[in-house]
Amino acid sequence: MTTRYPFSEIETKWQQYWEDNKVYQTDLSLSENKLYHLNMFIYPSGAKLHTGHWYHYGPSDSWARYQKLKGKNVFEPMGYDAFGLPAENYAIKTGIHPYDSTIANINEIRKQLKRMGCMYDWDAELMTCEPKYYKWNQWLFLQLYKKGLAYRKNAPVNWCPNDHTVLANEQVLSDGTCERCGTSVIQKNLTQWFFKITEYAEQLLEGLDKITWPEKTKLMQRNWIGKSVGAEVNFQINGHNESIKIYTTRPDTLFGATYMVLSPEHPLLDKLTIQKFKDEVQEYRNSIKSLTEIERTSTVKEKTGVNTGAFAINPVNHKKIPIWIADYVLMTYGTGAIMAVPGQDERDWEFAEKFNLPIIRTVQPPSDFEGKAYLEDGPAINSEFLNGLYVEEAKEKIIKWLEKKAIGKSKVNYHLRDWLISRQRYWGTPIPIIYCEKCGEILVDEKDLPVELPYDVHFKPGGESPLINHAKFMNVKCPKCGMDAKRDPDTMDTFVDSAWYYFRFLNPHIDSDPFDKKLAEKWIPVDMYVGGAEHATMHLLYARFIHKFLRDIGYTNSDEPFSHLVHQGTITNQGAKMSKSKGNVVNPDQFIEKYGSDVFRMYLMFMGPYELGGDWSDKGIVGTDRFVQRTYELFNKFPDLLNQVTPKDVYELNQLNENEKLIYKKVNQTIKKYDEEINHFRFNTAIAAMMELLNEMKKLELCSKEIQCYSLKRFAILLAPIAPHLSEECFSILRSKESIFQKPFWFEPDPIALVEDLVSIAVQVNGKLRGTVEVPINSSQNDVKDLLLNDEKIKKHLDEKEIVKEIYVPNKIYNIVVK
RNA sequence: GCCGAAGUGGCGGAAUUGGUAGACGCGCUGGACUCAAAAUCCAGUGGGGCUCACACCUCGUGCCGGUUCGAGUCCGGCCUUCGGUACCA
Repeated sequence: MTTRYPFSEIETKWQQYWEDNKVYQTDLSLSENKLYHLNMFIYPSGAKLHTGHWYHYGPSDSWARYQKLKGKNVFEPMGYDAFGLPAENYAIKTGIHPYDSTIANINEIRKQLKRMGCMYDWDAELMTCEPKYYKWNQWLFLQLYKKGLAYRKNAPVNWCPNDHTVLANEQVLSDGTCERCGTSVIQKNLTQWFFKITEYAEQLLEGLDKITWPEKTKLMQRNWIGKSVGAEVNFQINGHNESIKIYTTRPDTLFGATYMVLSPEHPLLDKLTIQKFKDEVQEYRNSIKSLTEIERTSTVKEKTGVNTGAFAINPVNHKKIPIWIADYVLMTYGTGAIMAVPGQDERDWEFAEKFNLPIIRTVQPPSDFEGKAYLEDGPAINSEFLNGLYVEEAKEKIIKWLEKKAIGKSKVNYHLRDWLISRQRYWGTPIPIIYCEKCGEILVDEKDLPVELPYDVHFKPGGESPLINHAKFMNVKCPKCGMDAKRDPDTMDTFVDSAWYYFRFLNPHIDSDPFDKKLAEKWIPVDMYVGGAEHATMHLLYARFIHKFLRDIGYTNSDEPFSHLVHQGTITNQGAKMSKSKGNVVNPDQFIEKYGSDVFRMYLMFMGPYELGGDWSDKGIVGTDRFVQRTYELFNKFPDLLNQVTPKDVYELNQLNENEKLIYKKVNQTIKKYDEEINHFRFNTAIAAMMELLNEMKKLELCSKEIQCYSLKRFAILLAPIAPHLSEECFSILRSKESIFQKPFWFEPDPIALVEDLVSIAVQVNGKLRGTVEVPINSSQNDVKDLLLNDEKIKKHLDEKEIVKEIYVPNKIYNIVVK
């Protein structure tokens, strides 16, 4: 018998061949057929590659290889998202410098990646912790600053007491914990750097219509941006010259506004609170302070609030309405003040009920309506000139009225907040700002970039950025006046690094620009981007924002960074997400050693739909191993064929014997099926089709050499994307002189072979299957009927019954309805 | 609470626009090979009934109902699981 497939030797051999011959080096000057295939790069957080990484990168590479075979000039780079907290926390614990541990990890990961056998262009490798990379983060910061899109402000921010740093809103989970470490986040007032992503809110929303992304992801971004259309209305305060501006999406309900609520942080509060209410107001404000944002905004919490004693004037009917404060009104959205319309708003209804405030309905609910606040459409009531109008018409009319009287105007709001980018940590990009007592906040000059991150710092548990205590780094001369000044001790969020890295891959060594603009013109946008769904509202939103900004300053001609996006599913272990801290990480190395990289890759692809992921189990891996063994055996039975025969591209079916015909058809059917499946990332069904073909190949010994060669050539090519090493070996067993990927090619199926001449038609009586009949394809109804009436099994169900109706779907089904 | 996705054999999972449910693989059962085992190969494998057997009957895609000649697929109402979100006026 043949020996087992010596995967270790063969995989090493081909990896060496690919590297020696630079098979996967992309010629970026040829952009005609370009396909930029990008995977979200690796975050080398201390752990090595685990099964989840494999699940992401392996199948994704198979898709890229398939595209290469189909004639695309594929660029598939890989790099390292090398800055970040884990390396620094590791340093605090062990004393090993983040730079050293990160480089060591990267070296290990690179080895593992090479063993996977992906077609990465290693000349394009990059890591974000190198000065030649992060220099351009600083450059980006300067450009944003110059356009007024990077600014510093004092604001309540999310602070993680464990990581000792602030977090962007997106990095706080819905249960109020830190996205990275799971600690409960608290609120602090701090002065921090922000990027003005809100400036692009509308464009970020509109751009979603132009890209082919999972609908789910686009919906998450839409919700995160959270556009709402409404109006701002000014309410005069009784007895003051001041007025309060409120925001509402329901200006049509103005006549139902029976009180007003301000955020406890509202700036006018001190001024308008009536003396005898002041103590209570102050007490309430103090009680709010100790609450976290999460506690304050919990929907299960009962409404609280206090009266200010002041009154506002409802501008439509000049009624005096009381002004309250309540923590459910947030200073950070809209104007920090609302008109309360309990008749049409559940929260306001709840509040009004609790504090005995008046309720007026201004939309007529249907007669059978039993709820409290009515939010649906209906005719306006109790609203004078709006009465009878439905919501949309009423809105239009009242806004016109408000604008004419200069009391209000239509207004659009977004939930999206500006991106908080400063971090009180060491292992990141230094912020290129100098503070001078005389000149204030000064930008580092572009020619002085990069502001290098010093190596010799001390890591102490307990918090402050190590940079603060690094005198040599901190103390500089002001670039403007030359006086003593200090650097900004903070570093940037690592999402800044990943917001533009796809540009840099095109030439990671360029020194004159952040990236090669000429190449970017041809190669950007990324054609296919593959990565985890957890980045839906963070990385994927930031990258789109930075892309649009780069476009606006003339650095790219495209609107969106990633035209197609696919999310691989998550591989869990016993239901839990794999993580080093949980200790449930499945190490792929043991499987590579036992079965080889092709088997492991194929198994991951065969497990189920790529977008779904699933719980890890190695139970089925022997199945793909058997497939690989049998394939290797098969090719070894027919060595040297390419030297012996030259098969034709197409064969006439009637010149083939029965076995040849069956094989020929199956080969071509498989090409078609496989092509469709893999093109849509349906690797599991593509592999199933290959397995079916392999089963059929048993008949190969009964075929001519030409058909043998014809079939095996095609089999090897189909194998190439999903088991690249095995495929190369199989092709060389046939005595091919070159690597498949050196001169990529693909076979189109012979359309004649795809047509079946006989079809089996399901015969139903009253919708129940009672038999099948074999007929030539496209048989007429009468022919089929003649046949089935001669079928004993079927006839039995028709005896002594009256046929009421017959349905015939050609080549599929014949249903007879009887009484 | 709201938004989104998904529930199919012992297991992972297949099923164009409604048209033969369970492809492919794992596991299991039986057989071949072997001194024996492993590996490999061949055959069978949704549940229940009936039969010596072939056949046949019947029930089956989370639950209840509907549309249809025909529903895993469409519609209405639930249940469960998983993601996202959290009083955004």
